[in-house]
Order: sequence, then C-alpha cells, then structure tokens
Amino acid sequence: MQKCYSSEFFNATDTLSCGQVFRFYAYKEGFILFSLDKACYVYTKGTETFLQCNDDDEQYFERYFDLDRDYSLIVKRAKKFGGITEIASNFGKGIRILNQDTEETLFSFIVSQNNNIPRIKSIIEKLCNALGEEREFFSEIYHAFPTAEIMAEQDIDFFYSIGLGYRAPYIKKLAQDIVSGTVDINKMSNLPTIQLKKTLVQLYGVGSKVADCVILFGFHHTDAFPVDTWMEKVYKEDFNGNLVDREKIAQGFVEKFGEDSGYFQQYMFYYKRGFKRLTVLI
DNA sequence: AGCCAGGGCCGCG
DNA sequence: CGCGGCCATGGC
Repeated sequence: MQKCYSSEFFNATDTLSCGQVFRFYAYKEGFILFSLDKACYVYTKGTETFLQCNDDDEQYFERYFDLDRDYSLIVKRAKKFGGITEIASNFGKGIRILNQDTEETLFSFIVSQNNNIPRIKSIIEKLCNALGEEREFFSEIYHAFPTAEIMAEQDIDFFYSIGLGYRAPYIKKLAQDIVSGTVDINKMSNLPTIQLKKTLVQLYGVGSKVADCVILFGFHHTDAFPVDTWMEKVYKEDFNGNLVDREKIAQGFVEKFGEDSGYFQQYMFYYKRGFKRLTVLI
C-alpha cells in the first residue's frame, strides 16, 4: 500500500531527524522506519510525502504519523509568539509529533539520558537485533522491538555489552517490573499529565526530562515541554531566562504555551540543534 | 585529548 | 528542599 500526502506539514526528514524517534535508516529517497514489530518506507519528494507499508498496517501508521491533525493551525499559533518560536516553527513545520508505542518510548528515552543521538540509535539497534523477533519488509530481515519478557530474562552483562553503561540496571529493572506487573503502562494512559508525570518519575532511571519525552512522544500529551541541554540553551539565549532548575524551566514554558508546548518545543529543539541531518551518519 | 551528549541518582548540608 | 559529584560510553 502506498499513500501520498502534501509535504508542507509532513516532511520525512524533519519528522524523523528531530530527535523523537531512533529506529530508522536512510533508504533510497527517504527512510525505512520501525515501530514495535512494524515497518514502513517514507520519503518526501518536492511537494509530496509518500508512505508505504503493509496493507494491514495502514491505520497504524496513519495514527503513528498523527495524520488526522491539521498542523497548519499549530504553526499559525506559533507565529503569534514571534521570535524564535515563530522562526523555529517555520523551519520545522514539516515535523509531525509521532504517536509512538508507550513502552518502546519509555525504554528508548531511558537509553537517551546523557547520551547523543547517533549512539542512542546504535544502542537501540543492538538491543533489537539481539532480542527482537525477526520480521521482513521489502524482502529484508529486520528485528522488532523486544518484549519486556525477553529483556527481563537477560543477564545484566548483556545490557552492558550493548553499550548501555550505567543505564543498564535501569533497563533491566524496568523490564522486570513490567513483567511482574509492578509497572503497568496501560493503566497510565488515562491519567492527566500531572499525575502521569508523577507516576513516571517514580520509575528507576526516569527523571523529569525523560518523563516529559515519554508523555509527549508516547502518550501524545502535548502539555509537556522536555528540557534537555539544547532546550536549556534556547531558554538562556533566546528567552533570556535565568532559572537553573530544568523542571521549573519546563513548567514556565507549559504555562506560556499550554497544549501547544510539545509542538513548539520540538520545533525549537530541531531548530537549535541546527541543520544536522543524521542520515549521513547511518 | 578533552568536551559533550534529548540526565538521573544519591549523599550531603 | 537544593546542590554537586558521579556515573559509562563513544561521537565529534
């Protein structure tokens, strides 16, 4: 199945290389992208973006790419704030905030802490190749994201061996807690953002910033504003802020931007990191 | 070679 | 509470 969309507010490169997802690689005119055990081929050519996947996965990826939402309205609202908010939204207007699987997002952003994006991609790829079920797309073998059950069975040395470093115990404990039922991600999906965050930060290895990423990219609650080193730069350089506590910085932005916080944050993160197209590294 | 990366934990005051 | 040291690893 192949579908075609206008590329103005749905650009493949912008959406994948803005740091919200790590399982993709450059392929032909665009990217092969994986989510859970599924795969798709997405590419932008001029004014059009094309999406190819198995017929059974069509609805999954339309929701995944948030295709029912009108992003022109979001960019329009960003314009009203002027400054970097406006500039960044125009720069990154091809970004869609993905509806990713919550469990995969949680594991992925624990990996992301104090780490750089190429290495995050590499570690997650090793994790999937080692433990994920084999699938096939475009006649090529790939691996699904591993289940918590399989991860929970692994010795801690396995997690060190794929380069997780001090994050290894975080990943192992989360897998074990999911299997035992101590952590129930499905129960979290009904919680309002404040409660959701309180629940997430109780997890070992999950702090304010990782929680905000999971809230935004996994649960698609857009009243979250993840503040990492790059967003701290934005705060200081472009908003002349003087707070130090990233949690308080995030709160200030959410008060300012409300339900648009997550979108605007992603525009600014992408803009501030510059024109890095991570595809050259793959 | 040395700083940095989509930070968080833990002990201390 | 708020702060600072520390944590593995490799990209650049």
